[in-house]
Parts: sequence; C-alpha cells; structure tokens
Amino acid sequence: MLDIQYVRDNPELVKQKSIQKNIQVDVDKLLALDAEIKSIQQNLESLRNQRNLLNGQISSKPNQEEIDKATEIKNKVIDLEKKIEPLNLEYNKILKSIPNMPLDDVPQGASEADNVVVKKVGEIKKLDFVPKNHWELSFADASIDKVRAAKIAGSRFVYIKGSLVELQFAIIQWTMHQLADERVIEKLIQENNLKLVSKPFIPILPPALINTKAYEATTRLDAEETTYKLSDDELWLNASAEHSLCNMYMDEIVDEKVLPIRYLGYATSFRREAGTYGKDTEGTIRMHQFDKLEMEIFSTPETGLDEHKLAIAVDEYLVKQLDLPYQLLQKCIGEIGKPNARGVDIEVWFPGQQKYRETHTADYMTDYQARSLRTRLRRQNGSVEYLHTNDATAFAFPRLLAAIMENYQTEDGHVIVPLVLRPYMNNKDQV
RNA sequence: GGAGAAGUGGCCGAGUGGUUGAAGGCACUGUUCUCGAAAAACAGUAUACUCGUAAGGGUAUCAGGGGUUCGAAUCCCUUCUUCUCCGCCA
Repeated sequence: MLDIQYVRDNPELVKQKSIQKNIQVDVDKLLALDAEIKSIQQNLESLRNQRNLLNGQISSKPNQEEIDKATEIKNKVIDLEKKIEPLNLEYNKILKSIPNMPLDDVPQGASEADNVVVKKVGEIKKLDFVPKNHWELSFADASIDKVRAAKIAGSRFVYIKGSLVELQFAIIQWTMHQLADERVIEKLIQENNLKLVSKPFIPILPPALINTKAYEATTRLDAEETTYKLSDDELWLNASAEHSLCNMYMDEIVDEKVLPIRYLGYATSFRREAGTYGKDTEGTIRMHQFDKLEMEIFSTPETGLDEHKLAIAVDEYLVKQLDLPYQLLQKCIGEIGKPNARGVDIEVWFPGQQKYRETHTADYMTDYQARSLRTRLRRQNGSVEYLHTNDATAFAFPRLLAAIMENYQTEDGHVIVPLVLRPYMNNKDQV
C-alpha cells in the first residue's frame, strides 16, 4: 500500500507510474473520497467529542433532559457512521490498487522485451555433442516422471526420482551453509561496497497454508492466476515462502536493533499457472508445485536498497559457485510486480534449449508491503516508521535441477556433479 | 471431532456499566546521587488518524466483528486464537 500523503502530494506522478505498470487506478476519485471522508470524519469526531463531554457530566442518575440530548447526538453519530462506511470501503479498495512507485533507475518499458540485460557472466561451454533438453535426459537411477504424475495430480506435476533428489538436498544443504556463513556475507558486502552488517541468514521453514487476511496483507495474493484456495477453509496454498515470511511480523513494531532480519526460507510452493496454457509444457520449468529456497529480508529504510543489492549479489554468488553461465536482467517498469520498487532477474543458460531461462528474481518492495502488513520499526529515539522488505529467490527447484542437468550433461547421458556440491553428495563426481 | 477455561498496554497483572488510554509491578528512557557503576529517588514511556507553525488539542483502539445502553474493558451474540482433558493421528 502506498502512503496516502504521498498520493496527495504527487497525484500526477502516481497516475503516470501506475499507467507504466499497466495498472488502472482512479487517483482523482481516491483524492475526492479522501477529502469527503476527512470532512465527514471531522464532523463525526466533533460529535463524538460532544457525546464524551456530556457523558463525563452525566452522573449515575441522568435526568430525561440529559438522556434526550445524548440520544440526539448518538443518532447523528450513527447517521454519519453509516454515511462514511461505504466511502471508506471504496477508498481502501482504490488505495490498495495503486502499485508501488518504481525507483528512478528502473528502465521504462511494458514487456519482457524491455528488460535490460545488465551483464552476462560465465562462459557457455562448447560441447562436442548435441546437448539434450533436461526432459530428454534420464540417467542412472534418476528420472523425471510427468506421465505418472499426471495420472495422480494432473499436468504440471512431476515425480522426481533417484540422484536428482539427492542433488536437490545437496543444494539445499550447501546453500544453507553458504548463507549462514558470515564470511561469505561479509565478502559480498565488501565486493559490492554495501553499507551493511554481515549478519547471516537464518534458515526457516514457514507454514504452507496462509489465511486470507494474512495473504491479502502481503499484497501478493493473486486469486485468479496464481494462488490455490482450499475449498473448505479460509486458507490458501503458499505460492512462495515469501508469502508466509514477509507477513511474519504483521501488526508488530520491531526494535531497530534487531534489524536487519535475514531469513532463508524453504517451502514447497504451489501455483495455479492460469493463463500459461501451452507454455513450457515439456520439462520441469513451470510446475504447479515446486520447492524453493527463498531469501526474505527486513531492514531499515536507509539500508533497504543495499539489502536488495546484497540479495542480488548472493544470487550471483550462488550461481557462479555452481558454474552456471547466466545473465542478469534489470526488469522494466511493466515487468516488476505491483508491490515492487525494483526487480532483477537472473537467467541461467540452458544448453538443451539454447537460451537463457529465468531462475531467480530479486524484489525490493520499499515500505509498500510493510505498510499493508503494518510491520514497523522503532528507532532508538522512540519514533516509529515502516520498515523495508526484500525478497529474492535463492534457488527454485526443479528448475535449477534442470539447469544443472543441461549444463553438466555428458555425451553418454550422465550428469557431472558441480564441485561445491560433491561434499554433500558422498563425494560422487557424477550421477 | 467432544468437554471445559481463558484472551487487558513491550511483559506480568488489577479492573463486572459512569472522567479507565486504562491501578500496581517489571522492563525501558532521562535527571539527581557517584570517579564510574549498582542501588535509591524523581520524571517520562502505546498505536493509528486528525486539527495546529508549535506548544498542545480531538477521535478511535482492553483478540476481531455485531448488539444492548444516555454511557461498555465490564452485559449479550458471534468469529478467531491460546491452554487443559478425552478421542484420532505424522
């Protein structure tokens, strides 16, 4: 949610940026409602004040005159309350529909084509054979079985078997150890000239189900396209660990001293993927269910952007350690999400498909999400303000398994285990 | 799933219709005292919106929502949460 004061002060800018984000917003209507509500509210509060003063005067035995006077005020109050209620509903609806304002360095543009490639890192290996797609690779005891999964759950589900599972757990363990290592964090902070402390990430397993209120407050609930709802309960299936991590401190004021809070969450994530029919039907790039390691960071406003850069640095570090060629994209205004002020994607090279595919996203929400969640921080001097939130993929499976399979495949259909993962794979060099 | 108990400020806890945003304690902040600290004394310490240059006002909030009443933390209804016991269960 945006600060109403910001909308009052910058109506034209808000209109312009909303249009650039492809989001329809009636700012004029909002400001008209704002003024109308304010005016009624002032009358209402003045009446309530009269009522309170009167009640203060009335003793234990009010006379009829006092009761009549109080009743008259009471009825006026009820009238105004009835009048203001629908206005408030509409006001909140419009205010919530306004997207976050992009930072100045977010490129203009409406679609994927306008995302800017910031850099390409890592050398694309020249293979002396034609690389296969990950779904064509089935090696040793490992396999990706979507046919049987379709019988059980439908399309976009999968059985992943054998050493691929071992590989996934190796990556989880290794990632957790990297992000819990202050030396790694400190190194990334130094290399990127960030003004941050080297506090490590805390591994966390969040709930997989989220109630409607908490989900709506994340500003991430997309009932039509993304999120599964349980039919018998007021609960939704998590579409990302972020969705049950960012709201962890909902309605709380945390002490400035505890910030930043950096979590590395792991959750099975569920997405309806409505509107993606026909896209990525082969392979395991786009699934209804996938496991994901996700970074979630709570910070002060002044360090929010650097935390965002840290998350990106962590992503690059992890991908580099796995020696996967990638490109870093800065997403354009139309492509960063509604709550985002800035967004960056990492796309890893998939040799079987001969293209880069999105594997990571880092999102910076400034105070937009925190305002909706009412997650605030208390400064040393006692003042209170909204904190800033960041989220970023650490690794998303099985997309990442697919990337490793395609990049590390051998001609005879095996997959070489990336060096850093071998200690977590019983020192196997290939599977 | 069944039966019962309970939800008050950062924490503990008083408060069963009339200046209760809410006693008291703890914690925290400041001042005094001290070389410094501890202790002690004194003062201060919720959030949101709103009026005001400010000082300082106003309104709302005692889990959420609704109701009764001139007046609700207090009475009634309802939802949620927590705890205890039974049942089931990874």
